[in-house]
Amino acid sequence: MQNSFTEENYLKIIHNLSGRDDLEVSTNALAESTATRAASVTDMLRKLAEKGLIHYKKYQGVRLTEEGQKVALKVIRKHRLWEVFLVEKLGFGWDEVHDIAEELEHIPSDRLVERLDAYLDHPQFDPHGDPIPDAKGNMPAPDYLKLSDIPLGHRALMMGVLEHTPAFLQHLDRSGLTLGCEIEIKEVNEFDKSAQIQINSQRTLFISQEVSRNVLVQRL
Amino acid sequence: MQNSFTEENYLKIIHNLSGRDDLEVSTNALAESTATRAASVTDMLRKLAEKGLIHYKKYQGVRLTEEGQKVALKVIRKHRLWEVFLVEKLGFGWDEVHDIAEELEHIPSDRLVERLDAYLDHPQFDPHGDPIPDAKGNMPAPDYLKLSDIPLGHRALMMGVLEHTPAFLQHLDRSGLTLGCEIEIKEVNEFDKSAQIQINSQRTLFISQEVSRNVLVQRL
DNA sequence: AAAAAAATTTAGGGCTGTCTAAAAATGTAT
DNA sequence: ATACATTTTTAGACAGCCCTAAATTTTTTT
Repeated sequence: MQNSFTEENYLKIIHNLSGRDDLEVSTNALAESTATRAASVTDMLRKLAEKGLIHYKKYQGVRLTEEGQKVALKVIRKHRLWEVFLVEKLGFGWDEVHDIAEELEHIPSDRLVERLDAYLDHPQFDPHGDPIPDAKGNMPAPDYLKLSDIPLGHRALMMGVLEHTPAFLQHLDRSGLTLGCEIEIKEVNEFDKSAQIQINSQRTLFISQEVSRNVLVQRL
Repeated sequence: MQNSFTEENYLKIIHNLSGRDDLEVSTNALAESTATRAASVTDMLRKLAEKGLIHYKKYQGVRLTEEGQKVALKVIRKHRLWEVFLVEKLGFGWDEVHDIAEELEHIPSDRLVERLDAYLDHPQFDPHGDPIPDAKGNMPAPDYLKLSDIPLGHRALMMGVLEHTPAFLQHLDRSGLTLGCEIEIKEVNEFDKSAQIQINSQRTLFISQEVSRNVLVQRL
């Protein structure tokens, strides 16, 4: 039996919300992420449980089964590959691709995904730095730090973002913060944790804590 | 108001069935093409008529309105552009792309379509030789002939196909009949209209009338 | 530990797009 | 022109996915 567009979305969102530690996901969290009401979520959870895609006991939150995990990772793989395509081949900005990939991720053909992957040269990361699961569902879990955790005076490479909204990504663009850039922490203001940083040993920039908590880096 | 996946399919199919002369399309023909029952078609027709996308009077068949035509051509444009992408960029065979394009054609973003079109260098024809409508909905109506209408001894260029089934396209592949090849009619058998033809002034080939009636050519 | 608050589920319903069975309209043939 | 056949529409129903309102369970507070 095929999973519907909607079912795939639930599985993907459950995966994203349960994080690396496979935490239980609450009905309300799902209602928020799916932009539906809690009652609707309950209906869907019953259905996904019947299909063996999630572990679900009433009032107790959900976790993906192995099978559900597989489906979720496949959807995430497709989403991220399409994002690479949109940015690398069609020239979209990283702030423009999420909604389109949200549609493309549900196109079913396995052969399509594998050919797209090959066409893109088997990318490991999407345009936001998120890792792309391979065809077997293995996804590396990079141990990046938040920029806000880098101590004063130290340097780091920008590897990803936690926040994916167009507004945030556009703000990074305007600030010159792009994946791969080198960042040195020049100064941190105690009262609001805003910081002065230097990018690629060139221009310096003030950023709020809100920004530095949503930028992922690797220490140098 | 957005048109659903299903509505778009009906409009596309009505367009294809009504042909260049804008003939009326019957409920039964639609039921066959959509693989649903006539009763379901009637429901949908009422809905499309209410939206102003088709002209519909009970028991009288349907035609697209100008608005419906626009929507249909947009879907056809997307379908054919995606087919070009799948063949030219991802290396699919022309016999493999129909079903995948059937899904991709409903991805909504206008910007996506226009960027895809540019990325593919504004192709005029899809991998089966069908013309691709431009962004404004203009579609050239090439006046190709059927190969079966080319007289004995004359030559023609293969420009398209009428039949799009994988089986037929694979048969053409095995026969060496590809778009752009030059065909000369060497012999026609009266009793079954099968023919002997020569391809690119090289090898000769026997083809049935079934084949020659489904191959589109331009006389030389 | 009882009361209040929050989270979750159930009950009942709507909309879309499908179905079957039956009725109505149209077309065809004698 | 009447009877038969075909096409199309109506009536009534159902599954998927969503909703609101009310009931229930769990969690938090006092």
